Amino acid sequence: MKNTTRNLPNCKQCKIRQIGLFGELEAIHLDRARELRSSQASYTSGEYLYREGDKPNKAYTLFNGWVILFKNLEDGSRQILRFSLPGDLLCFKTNKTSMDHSAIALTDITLCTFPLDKFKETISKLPELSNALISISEVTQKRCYATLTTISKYTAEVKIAYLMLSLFVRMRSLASDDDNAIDFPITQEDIADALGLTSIHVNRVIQGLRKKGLINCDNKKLEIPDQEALAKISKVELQTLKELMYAV
Amino acid sequence: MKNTTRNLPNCKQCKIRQIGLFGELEAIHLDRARELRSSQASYTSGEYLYREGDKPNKAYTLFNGWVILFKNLEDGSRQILRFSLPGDLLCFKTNKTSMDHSAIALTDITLCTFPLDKFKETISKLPELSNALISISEVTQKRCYATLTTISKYTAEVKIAYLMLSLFVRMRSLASDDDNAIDFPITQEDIADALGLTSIHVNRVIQGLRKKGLINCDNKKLEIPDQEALAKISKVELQTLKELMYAV
DNA sequence: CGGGGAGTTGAATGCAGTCAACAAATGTGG
DNA sequence: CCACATTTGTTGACTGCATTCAACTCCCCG
Repeated sequence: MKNTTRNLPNCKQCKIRQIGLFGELEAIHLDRARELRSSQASYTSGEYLYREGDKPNKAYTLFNGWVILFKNLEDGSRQILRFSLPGDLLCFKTNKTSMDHSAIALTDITLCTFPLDKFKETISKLPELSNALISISEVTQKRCYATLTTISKYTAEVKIAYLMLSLFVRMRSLASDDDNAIDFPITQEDIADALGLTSIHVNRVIQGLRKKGLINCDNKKLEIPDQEALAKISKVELQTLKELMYAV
Repeated sequence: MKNTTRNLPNCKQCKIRQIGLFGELEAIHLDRARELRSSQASYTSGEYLYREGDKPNKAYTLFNGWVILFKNLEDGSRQILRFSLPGDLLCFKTNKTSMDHSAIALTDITLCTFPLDKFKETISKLPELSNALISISEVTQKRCYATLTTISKYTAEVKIAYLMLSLFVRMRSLASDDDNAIDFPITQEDIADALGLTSIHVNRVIQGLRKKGLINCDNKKLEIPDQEALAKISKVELQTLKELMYAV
């Protein structure tokens, strides 16, 4: 990890602001909210941001790159809780509680960091920040429930289709162009660890989806020619999914 | 649903206060926070509190009884997201967003209700409320991740043991006596719907747990003679689970 | 050019689902 | 209070999705 504390970019010009922590804050509040921020930090692929049991005193906004949040299980495997994309708030918590999961950079990443102890006082001066935080945790909770539902009830094909489509939709919402492909830096084993499957079975199912022409993935790229078709496999309404993934 | 608006009990004397919405608030703040509350309400077993897609303008604290939160699935089945116990905050959200799940009273229940539009202004006057809300959503999120992990990775026996032990531990933390049995008003089908199993398989596994002497359940009561033994089956540390279930 | 991670394939096993029937408990109306 | 209906719980046989284990290929990186 190397810090690049100086020359902090201006939040007003930040490309991902509207989907980040301050997305709900009006521009007039930004200057005060920005006081929260202390620095930017970079991590390289594979580095831990924090570990289960840690009590970090900073929160982060992911500026670019992918991060996985996961729990280590007793048998040595891991459960990926979610894939974190640019704009996500990470590691925000009430002071002194310890993390229930770990976080690793999947790619090289840049983070904006915010000392946790400043949040309390900033909320006193700026109650809108409280609303922004509550709104973010609401969306995170909804996504978690949606994931829980998919993992609980459906076959491997549905789970994999849902995960791929969700990530695709969110990545598309972050981009300004109108491509129908995204960077997709995760392995089949990552997918397996997120969905409670084996990488072998994930492989077989992905081949099936490829043969049906529903996805093209290789070279760390994912292309979905027909989102509606994949939504049907995923047992979700595409529109509902988009609302869930665009939010915040 | 019948309202019993008058003669609201005093929050200071509320038996479940320390585990409810205001558990984190100091007594000196209670009077102001209590202004949030508008009324108490009662529902009978089987009644809906709200439905997926609704935009209720009230939040609730469950005063007594059990509630299930669930999503309806396209095939007519349902995914139970969580069992809500006394002290839980229900239906708290930013105004104007719609619910992603429904809620039904599993037993006859009593709720304290709070108009959502009052939260915003109360937070301005009482920033401590913001911390309480953030703290609650943090715990809810952690429990959801724990559930996700259990459902994703483990066999039916582990899932069922985990669910039963979690509910047992939380119910015990709400009681003042030192019994080792709890009211357990849920059916095997409820368990199945919460864990993504069939009620038939739940039945077989429960019989197995009974034969091993790990649980006694009948007549809407659950008894766990040896919590450590069941924790071992559940693949969790009993202490960790207790911290997660006691919180808030 | 060699090593390691990621992806691919096949065969055998096993956990949980499905279908069908029945038993026990609970609730309802006459 | 009994007769009946409904819900909840129980049992058995068969099926199928996903795992396990093992071997092998491909590709990237040093």
